[in-house]
Amino acid sequence: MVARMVKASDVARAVGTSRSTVSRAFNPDAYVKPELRMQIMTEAERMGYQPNAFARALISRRSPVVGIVLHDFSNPFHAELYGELTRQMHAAGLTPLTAQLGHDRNVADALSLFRKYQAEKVVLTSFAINEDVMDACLNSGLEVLLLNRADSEQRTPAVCADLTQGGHLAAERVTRAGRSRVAILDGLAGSWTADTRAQGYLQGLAAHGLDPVLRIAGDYSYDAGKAAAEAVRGARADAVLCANDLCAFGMMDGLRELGLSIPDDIAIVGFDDVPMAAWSAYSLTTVRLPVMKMVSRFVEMILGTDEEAAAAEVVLVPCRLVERDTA
Amino acid sequence: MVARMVKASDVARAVGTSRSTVSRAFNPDAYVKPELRMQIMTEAERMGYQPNAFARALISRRSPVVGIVLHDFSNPFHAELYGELTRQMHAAGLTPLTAQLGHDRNVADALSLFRKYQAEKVVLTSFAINEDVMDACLNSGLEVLLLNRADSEQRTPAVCADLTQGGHLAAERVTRAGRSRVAILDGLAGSWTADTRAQGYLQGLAAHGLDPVLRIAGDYSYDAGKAAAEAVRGARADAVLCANDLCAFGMMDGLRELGLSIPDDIAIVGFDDVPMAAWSAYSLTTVRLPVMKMVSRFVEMILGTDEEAAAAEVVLVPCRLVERDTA
DNA sequence: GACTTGTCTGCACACGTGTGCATATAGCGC
DNA sequence: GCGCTATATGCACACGTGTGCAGACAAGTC
Repeated sequence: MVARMVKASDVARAVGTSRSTVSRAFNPDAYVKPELRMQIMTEAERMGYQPNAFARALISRRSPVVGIVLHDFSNPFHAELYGELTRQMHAAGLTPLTAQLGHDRNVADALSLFRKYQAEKVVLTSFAINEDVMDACLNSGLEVLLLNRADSEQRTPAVCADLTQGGHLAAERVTRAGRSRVAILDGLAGSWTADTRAQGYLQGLAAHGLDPVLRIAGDYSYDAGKAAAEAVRGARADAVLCANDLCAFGMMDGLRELGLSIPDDIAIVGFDDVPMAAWSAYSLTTVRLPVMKMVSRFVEMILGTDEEAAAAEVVLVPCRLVERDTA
Repeated sequence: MVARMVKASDVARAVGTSRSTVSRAFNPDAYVKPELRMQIMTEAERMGYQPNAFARALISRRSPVVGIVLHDFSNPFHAELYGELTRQMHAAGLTPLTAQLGHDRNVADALSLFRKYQAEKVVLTSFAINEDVMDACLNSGLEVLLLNRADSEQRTPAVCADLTQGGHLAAERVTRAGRSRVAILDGLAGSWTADTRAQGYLQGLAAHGLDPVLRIAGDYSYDAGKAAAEAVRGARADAVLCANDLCAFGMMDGLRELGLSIPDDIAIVGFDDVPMAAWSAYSLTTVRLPVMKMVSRFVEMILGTDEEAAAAEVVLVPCRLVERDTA
């Protein structure tokens, strides 16, 4: 702050009014004569004045800062979700403050950061955030909000894609195409996301009288998908429902290395619809999560303007199937 | 802030000292009797006290906030760079405040956000940020710092991978393997990054007495790479040096669809070393940018502790070649 | 006129913290 | 004793803004 910042009193002097009135001009609910407000705003614009967020937060005792706990950006879907989330939060007047958990999952640094900025709410969005992290947040008095995951004990509100319905779509897709030996590549064991999605897969198969011929534990990674290919071939499966696109890519590469042809020998369905799913090397049929819609509902939940969210513990937003060449 | 926050005076009362001393306990340079400071810190820890960042910024007139202008997260390399940048900034006591430019490249919203938080410095890191954005930042009195790009007019300091040297490595790799008909797939026309990298390619080829058989304009995207495949085959090139991994993937998919085999018919080298480059579908030989090193130098530059950076206008950090199966 | 209501503006206090200044003590040299 | 320095602590002011309160003015109702 080497160059002195313009403050409200400067604008007030320039316009010929009091600092209070300038302050009120920036508060939509306050009484200010319309033409005077207009004059203040144009002068503020000209002088490059913006109300000091620090002073504002201090005196009003209300922080615009919302904490976001993240694990990493390596999953393109997480990156997309994060980008849309921060974009819409800014548009709503909130200030996202992101804390990345290192490999050690040390959440203490994140919590003290949030406390410094007087954040009341914290967003957890990665599946990699485990129960311990959530407990730590709850214990420290923060209100926890979940995006794209939910709490099995329903302790906190959440907005989530309807993974069961999405799983249903994926299962429908392969069964309708006549596949009967369906394998499931699961997500991280014990995570709500993985369990809920798998439930959709099972229901979708059961609707056609099928059981999976194989279920493989995974962790949403490319490597997990690739490692599972051998077992899938061993089970003579003719379709694989994958927990996300990333492990679907691994599965495809693994199967192709084993000499199988997709989708002739075996069909693959992913989950998320990351940009790479559209690449011709994969051209993956996958379940698209409604990122924009999820985030807009979520921001309403943060602001407390979504009465449906206040009633329901978990808001579900439907998915849709994107049909490409692998199933 | 529904639950009242603990403040310094609460800690002071609990310990039996003055609020000033508590404040000084949190300032490493101030005189506080060691045992008393210890006592204060443990009590603060117990009560969950953290100094209010807003009050601190207000009174000290120094904002820890540094603006970051971003375009999007769709490029995995940008996501990685951003993740490392924010991690290290937090560790250095800075608070990154990210503003995403929308499709319209409207920078006014970002600037007013930065002003609200009294940011003095702003980081530009995406090649998608054009000259207009930089001019707007400079005109608004912000100090601009560039990461992984530089200003051709050297108006602002920058930390950048040594793209010329990296390009040199890539060119060396294919020429030493006996390739003589080398094509270049460029990055976004006119961007410093693209020009500098291309210079390395050309120098590396010239060192072996070669000129490129073809240069194709690109924009760092998968689609651009794929679209360029036909022209590459038409030129009967036996190697392609690509501006980044993303367009290298597109190039590979395009060439394979045309029936060419990699690397038997044609060698491919990428740039960035994103995680997908290691996937077996691509197994891309590429130039690895030293993300951690770049960021640590960059954070030193922000803090003003890197005297070499103060001297040199542009800090270059060397790249290295990651040898896989495509070249 | 008297009273109410709505609109508009200024004064003055408060938010939680950093820090200059004054003061106190201890140690050391003379 | 005095003087100097280093260490340690408290007092009190200041940062820029939101907002309660009081007051002013206009318009309307009785």
